[in-house]
Amino acid sequence: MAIKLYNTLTKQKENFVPLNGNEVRIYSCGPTVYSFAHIGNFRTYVFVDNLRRILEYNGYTLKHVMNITDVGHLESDSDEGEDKMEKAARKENKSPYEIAKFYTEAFFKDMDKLNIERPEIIAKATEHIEDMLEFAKEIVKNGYGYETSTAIYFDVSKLDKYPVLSNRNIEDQIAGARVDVDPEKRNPYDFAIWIKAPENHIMKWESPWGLSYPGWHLECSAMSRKYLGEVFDIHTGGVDHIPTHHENEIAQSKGAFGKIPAKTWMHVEFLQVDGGKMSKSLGNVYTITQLEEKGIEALAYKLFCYTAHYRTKLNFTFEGAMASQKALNRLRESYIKHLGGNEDIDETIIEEYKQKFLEAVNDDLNLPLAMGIVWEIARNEKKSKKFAEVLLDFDRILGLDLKNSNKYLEKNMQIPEEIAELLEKRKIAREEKNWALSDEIRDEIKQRGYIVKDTKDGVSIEKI
RNA sequence: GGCGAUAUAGCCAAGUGGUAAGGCACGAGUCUGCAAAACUCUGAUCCCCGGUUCGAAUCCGGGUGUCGCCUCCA
Repeated sequence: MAIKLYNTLTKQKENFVPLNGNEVRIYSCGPTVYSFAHIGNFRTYVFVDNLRRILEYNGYTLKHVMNITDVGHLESDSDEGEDKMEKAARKENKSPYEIAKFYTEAFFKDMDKLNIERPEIIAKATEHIEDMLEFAKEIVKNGYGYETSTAIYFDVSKLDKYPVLSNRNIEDQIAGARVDVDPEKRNPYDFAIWIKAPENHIMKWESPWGLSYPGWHLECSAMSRKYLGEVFDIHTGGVDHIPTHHENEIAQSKGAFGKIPAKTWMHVEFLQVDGGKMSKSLGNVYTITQLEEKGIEALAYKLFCYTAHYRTKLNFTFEGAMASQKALNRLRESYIKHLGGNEDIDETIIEEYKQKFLEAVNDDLNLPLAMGIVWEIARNEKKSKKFAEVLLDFDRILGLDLKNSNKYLEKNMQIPEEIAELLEKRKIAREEKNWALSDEIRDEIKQRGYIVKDTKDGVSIEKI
């Protein structure tokens, strides 16, 4: 079945065909590791995970690169302000490298909690300085770069077309622009490919232009070419990358070797919070850890992402996240029930579900629609191992770790001895129909952190 | 000022021409000594006005609202 993907470059859904046989080459813009990644960042990585898994499900092999930005990302995309890494280092009184190490580890901890597959190649900017320098030299050699007192700039007026991803009209934009234009720039939209390091800058390297460091956009251009070749299949990122970062990446590749580096460009819409943007000033920038503190698992957040299509804004609220946590537990319970079921299900019904599911995910990752099918199966009144198998099969794409449902539901947890004794006492009280004592013990157990439920199959207990 | 999205039940949202998926919440019920859980059932004609069509949430025009980008940010 054909996979259809929306391409920002052509503004339409296209049938996906790899450029090179069965292998799909993907480049994903990764985190700038100057701080903890937030749930908005992770919406994008959940999307990338879905994309990976869908391609794999369809039988493709992957060569997927994600970068770790640990140098060169300035506070402003218009080449102003400090390097984010240096700023964070100063603030925390550590070296930029220590900062990078710490937040990179934190990032992958969260990625693991979200059960997100690792890209085949993870590339750090600081380990590719030579590749970037080479790339910058090519751009300059081809006549697309020029030197000012502070940096080497890319001359966008030399391009056949700029921009190509967005519809900005440059002249109109300038009128309303809120930043002062560097008088040394030839064109307002020229951007720095290499930056001369100020005296106190820690991260700097030798170059034809003295001690200096790379501009932010250069790492993606250089590292994608190094690992994936000049032109690869898919480039991913957030919608905010469209007007500047990806536009400039394309400019750089055109400057170095005359081609747009990726065939398909995919962008994830923003996660909003309480109907508006997420911003530090509003205090609504949440991390996975903060969600966990409120009783929302990382995987529940992942499921939450599946309520909306990746190209629409998704409104995050704690109410909504709690709803997904509840739904996730029900999905796990449904899976376990099916696992213990013995109904026989006609093979054609199974195939029909699989077909519908695949159609949904292959249609530009329509996860919300796909989830409708998942629930139809999960809630099916007939309990069957076959349905459990189908759910597990779908989980190859959903990545919710359904296989370990039992573990998450703590069905096999160890109960402390004192609690076990209380349960025994309560059992006797119930047999004697001493309801007052029974309820008293239930309260007692609750005070010690456990909830007692009398189900049809006996007493169940779970941690608060 | 420029560019671009979007408007579907209480909330999160699928659906792009043929009489509205799904999740959560609410309500009702089954079960239970009670509670909880679980399970079942129940709800919208799709922002407003006009047009095209046999037929529109879905296309076109005009409003109104909201949001985003052009600073930082996935």
